[in-house]
Amino acid sequence: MTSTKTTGTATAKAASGKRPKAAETVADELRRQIVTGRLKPGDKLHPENVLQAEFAISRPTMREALRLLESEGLITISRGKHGGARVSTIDLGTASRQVGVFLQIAGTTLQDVWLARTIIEPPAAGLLAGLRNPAAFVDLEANIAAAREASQTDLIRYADLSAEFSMLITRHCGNQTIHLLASLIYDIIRRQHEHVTERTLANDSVDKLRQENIRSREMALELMRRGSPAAAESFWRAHLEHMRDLVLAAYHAPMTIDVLNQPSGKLRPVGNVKRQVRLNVPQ
Amino acid sequence: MTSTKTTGTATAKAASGKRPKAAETVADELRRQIVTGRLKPGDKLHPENVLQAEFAISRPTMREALRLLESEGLITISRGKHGGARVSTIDLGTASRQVGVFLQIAGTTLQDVWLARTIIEPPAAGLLAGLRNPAAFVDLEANIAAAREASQTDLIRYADLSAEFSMLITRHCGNQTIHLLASLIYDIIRRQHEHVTERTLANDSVDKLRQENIRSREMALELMRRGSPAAAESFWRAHLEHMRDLVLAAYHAPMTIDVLNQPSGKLRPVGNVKRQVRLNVPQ
DNA sequence: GCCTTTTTTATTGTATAACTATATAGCCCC
DNA sequence: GGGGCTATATAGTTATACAATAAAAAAGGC
Repeated sequence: MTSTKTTGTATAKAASGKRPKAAETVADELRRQIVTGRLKPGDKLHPENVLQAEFAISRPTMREALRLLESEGLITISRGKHGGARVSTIDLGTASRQVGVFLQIAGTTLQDVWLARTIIEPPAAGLLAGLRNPAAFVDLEANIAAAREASQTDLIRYADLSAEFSMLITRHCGNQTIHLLASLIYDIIRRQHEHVTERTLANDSVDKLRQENIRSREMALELMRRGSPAAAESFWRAHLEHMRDLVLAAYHAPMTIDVLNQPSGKLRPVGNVKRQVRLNVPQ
Repeated sequence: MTSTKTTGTATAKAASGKRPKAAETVADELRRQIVTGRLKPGDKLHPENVLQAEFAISRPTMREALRLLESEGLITISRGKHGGARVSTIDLGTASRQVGVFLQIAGTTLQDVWLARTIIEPPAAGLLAGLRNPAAFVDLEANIAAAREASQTDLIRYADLSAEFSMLITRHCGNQTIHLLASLIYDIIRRQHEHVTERTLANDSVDKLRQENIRSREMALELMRRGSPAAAESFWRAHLEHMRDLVLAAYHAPMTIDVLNQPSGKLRPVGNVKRQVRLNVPQ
């Protein structure tokens, strides 16, 4: 591909006086091609040796560049005969981890993050109510139905659906930025609550709470259907604040978030994480 | 479907069945030490050759790990006799760039980002009004005074101060998460407007607008001082929406953001960027 | 002929060793 | 004591070799 070494798109650090490193320059160029759509998800990049030649750099340096893009979630690399680097579909896992790292360094508490959630999500419900988008209401209704079903049969699935409801709201609210920010926050909260929800899942006394939650979602949906932004927003805010207080009551002291040292085992994904960000790629 | 996310301290990819790569494993370990405070900002890491030996890996692999941490903004590397890797002070430039990349891939428009800003920032003003934090009011007042001064002498500085006012609000609102999200958004907006503001700066007809803006900030500060969260919030929302409409009027068609192809030269920082995130590092 | 196993092969992962560039420190000369 | 040279520690880059992996292709057994 283009071996044009545009230094103009250099990284922040590179721009601020430092001599840009070869690996970063190359990563910048490839990133530009991905972001501008010149390389699309699924596209296979050339093998390392070809890329080396195109950019006229050595293999270790080329590999540093690829590792950077891989860590940003822009490409995935696999070994074997038909392996290599492919442009991956969008997934904000890496972005949320990065934001989480910042919050953790700043000593942010779980309370803090939850408060942010109760600030961001309700306006999204209001926006959605103003849109009157039938497709969104269908999705939300289906989610509620599935959640009611799962609340009696599969509590893990119920928890997933419960989480998905919020993401559906922000996803359909018509504002991608809000959706992304809400997803970042929710991702962090989810990682903290993982073990807690696992415990409370078995507790029968919370069944009443589940039914109450389902009713709240129905009510929220009803308000949005009716096209009452203000009502939908304030109702959803009240609901989230209620939930927040219940959840946070489990912790005696302020709990600083920890995005790295997670409970052993793999993290159960919430719904289809990749669908959390709607792609409006303008090609 | 299930894009299994981070497990333990391993990176996303490493967790999802793939064999973790040595460089990522090492980067994870160092990242953990930084995030948990075992390594503090300013601390010097061992030279590459020592780190190699400690982690028992080869130099190219060690360098991949360091490059990852460098790209995340966690360390800075310098050459020369007393060079090496140092833990850098917190700076969300890299996080905001990463988020920007996602938004750009999703084809997000500048309008979209501005709408998000008008949703997030006003509640912060409301929170601040409820806090009655004298120190915050002092900062805000000083900012307004400086801005009034600069509006007659140094328009570049005026623009910086104007931006800083918003960041001061979110920074003092008592919620670090909101502050971080607002900073991310503002960073993206700033990069888009860079050239536009440069143009309009010279235009004398906008001087009236500047004075009007200063009065709005005074009014907002007054409402916050008075301890009227609702009034402060709605006033600041109205102000931001007004600003947004004025700014967006400059573009005829929806403008998709572009975080990579920046106008040539270095990006002028807004205020002291590093101070945008208040550090409450425990201990 | 079809299924299983082995071999081949393209590709990434890691290691070793050398050489280059750069910034600091210290010395020397004046 | 100050300015310039040199030494040195450090990262930046290259070249090359070999190991690990996964898929395809070939071989073998029934």
